[in-house]
Order: sequence, then structure tokens, then C-alpha cells
Amino acid sequence: MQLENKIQKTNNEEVKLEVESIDFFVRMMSILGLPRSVGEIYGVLYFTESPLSMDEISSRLSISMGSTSQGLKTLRSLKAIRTSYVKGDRKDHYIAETEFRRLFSNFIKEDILPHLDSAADRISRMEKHVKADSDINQEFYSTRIEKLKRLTKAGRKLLPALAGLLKI
Amino acid sequence: MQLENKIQKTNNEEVKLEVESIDFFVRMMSILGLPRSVGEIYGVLYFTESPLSMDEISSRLSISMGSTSQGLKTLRSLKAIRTSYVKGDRKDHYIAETEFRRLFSNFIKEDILPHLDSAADRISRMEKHVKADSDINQEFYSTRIEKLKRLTKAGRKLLPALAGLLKI
DNA sequence: CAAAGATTTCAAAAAAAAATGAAAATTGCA
DNA sequence: TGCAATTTTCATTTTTTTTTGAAATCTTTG
Repeated sequence: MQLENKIQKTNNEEVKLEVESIDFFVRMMSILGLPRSVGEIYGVLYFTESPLSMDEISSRLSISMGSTSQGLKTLRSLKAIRTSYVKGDRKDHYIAETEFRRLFSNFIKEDILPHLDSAADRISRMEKHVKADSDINQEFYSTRIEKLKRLTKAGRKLLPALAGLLKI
Repeated sequence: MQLENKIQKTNNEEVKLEVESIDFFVRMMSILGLPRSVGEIYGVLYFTESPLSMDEISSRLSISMGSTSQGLKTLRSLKAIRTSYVKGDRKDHYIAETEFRRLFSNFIKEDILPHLDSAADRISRMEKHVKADSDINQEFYSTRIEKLKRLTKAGRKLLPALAGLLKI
């Protein structure tokens, strides 16, 4: 471990900033349904200039290596962080990716759109059941199914467009 | 309890449709972070023509009255259902509100925008900490804070607009 | 290529979220 | 108003999710 890395954040204001940052991203990630540890890790990285290794993150947050590893994996899959080579150190180092536009686009692609695909299957099964049932008010059921179709179609169009509108 | 209400869904296709509907809305609500029971209740109501009472919902889903009451409360607050008077029956009866546009708009207003408000406070505290700390790279920290501001501003604009775009 | 270091995996523990059910509160009818 | 029906509340239980920590795996370099 290199000397710089041993230097703790002792500066009071810097510590307070980090706390606010962690708080901010923990809440934000939890809106997106991501676990606390993921928000904590991103919160630390967001206001850190030099790349941090896994055990630095783990010890700053006092969370286990297991959690840290899982959290970094999630963040990597969302492309919310990237690894950065630090010469003379064998550990991987991470820095935050701060283009939120891309970040949301990845989240939508990875965590939302797959649901819309299975929704489409489910709707077509619904249609079969409605058509197969002569005892029911076809009009009513068909209208409701039509609404679901429009909803998923709109989702499929709007969600990816949403990330594009984020001029950040 | 009136006679009609005792008539169970015995029709096979109608039962299958209900199962698919519940499945659909359970998943959809869970994307929005709402509990399973809320999705189940809306799923039953979505494909039901005549208003259902709380105990009809509870027994169709085999969930407790407590859960049903909580779930209906949530759905009411999102304006995803409304009560409907049924003459000669003292119980409240519910039907699904199917204008998804309004539904999402309420969800955003109720469950998302409040977070953006507290985010704004947190960001202004961050700014204070950065300004109070002469030892740090002001440039770097200010840029990051600026990004957060733009993010919350964009969220505040885009999210309500999103519901408006839903022509459903 | 061995072994020390770094990371990942995963069963078990802990924590958080949701459901239950019974008691309390509310409602509306006689 | 009083009472029975309905609904809500909330402490407890159950279920689900997340974290831990130790073992297994993978990596680097001496």
C-alpha cells in the first residue's frame, strides 16, 4: 500500500461532504431499487479524485469485502464506475463514471426493458384467454387489453428516449 | 352479501386471465417499488367489470383483511382505484382507474418528487462544506456538485413531463 | 511455477420489508 | 342512540433482501 493511500480523510469538511454524498446516493439508488451498499460505494467514489481500491472503499465504509465486491460488480454492470490502472499497485482501482445520461440509459436497458419483453408475452396470453371465453363481455376485456398494449408500447419508446433527454 | 357476489369465477379462461393480470401488475408495481399485495389487488380489479368489496378482494387473493386494507389505501392515494357506491350494500366497493397517464403522474408526484426536494437540501449542504474547505481542489468538487444540481433540475422537469407524454 | 495477494462466491446471519390477525376505531342503519 | 358490520391500525410473525465472513478461485510476480 502506498503512502498516499494511508492518508485518511481527517479534514472535517471533507468528511462531512463525504457523508452527504453517501446519503445522497444511497437514497437515489434506493429509488432505483438498488441496495444500500451500492449507493454507499458510489457515494464515496463520486467525490474522490484519485482511484480507490476495493479495500480502501471497504474500510472507509466499514462494510465487508463481500459486500464491496458485490456492489462494485453491480456498479460495473451499470457502467457507473470504471477501473483505473495505478502503477506500482497490484489491486484494481475504481473511479466514478459521472455521465448520468449514460448511467440511466444503462439502467433502463438492463433493469427495465427486460420486464417489458416478458410483459408482451403475458399480454398475448391474456388475449388468448379472452378470445377463448365466449361467456364474457368481449368489448370490456378487449379494451382493457388494448390499454395494456399501448402502455407497454409507450414504455418501450419513452424510457430510452428519457435518458436521451437528460442533458447532463 | 348479495347473490351476485357469491358467484365465484368458475370459468376456466376467466380464471387464467385473472392470474395473468395479477402476475402482470405484481411485476409492474414491483418495478415501481410497491409491495406485492398492491399489485395483486390492482390486478384483480383491472379485469373486473363490477365493483368489488374489500372482503371479495381479500378472499379472491387469499390475503388478510389487513393487507387488503393497506393495499387499497396505497392504491387510493395513487388514485389507481376509486370507490363506487353499490346500492343495498353497506360495504365500500372499488373499481380500477385505468388512465395510466394520471396514475404515473400521481406516482411521480407522491413517491419521486419529495426525494428531489430533500436532495436539493443535501446538495446545498455539500456546497457549504466545499466552500469551507480551503485544502481541497475546489475546481473538482464544484464541478461534481454542479452535475448533481443539473441532475436534480432535470429530474424535476423531465419526470412530470414524462407522464404527460404517455398518450394512453 | 509457487505462494502471497486480491477478488469472488456462497452458505449462514442479520436486517429490512411485508403480511397477519386481533383489537380498536369508525360507520351507518334500525 | 346503540349496536352490528366494516374498516383501520399496529404489535407480532413471516418472508424477502442484504450483508457478512470464511473458503474457493483467480492473478501476479519473485
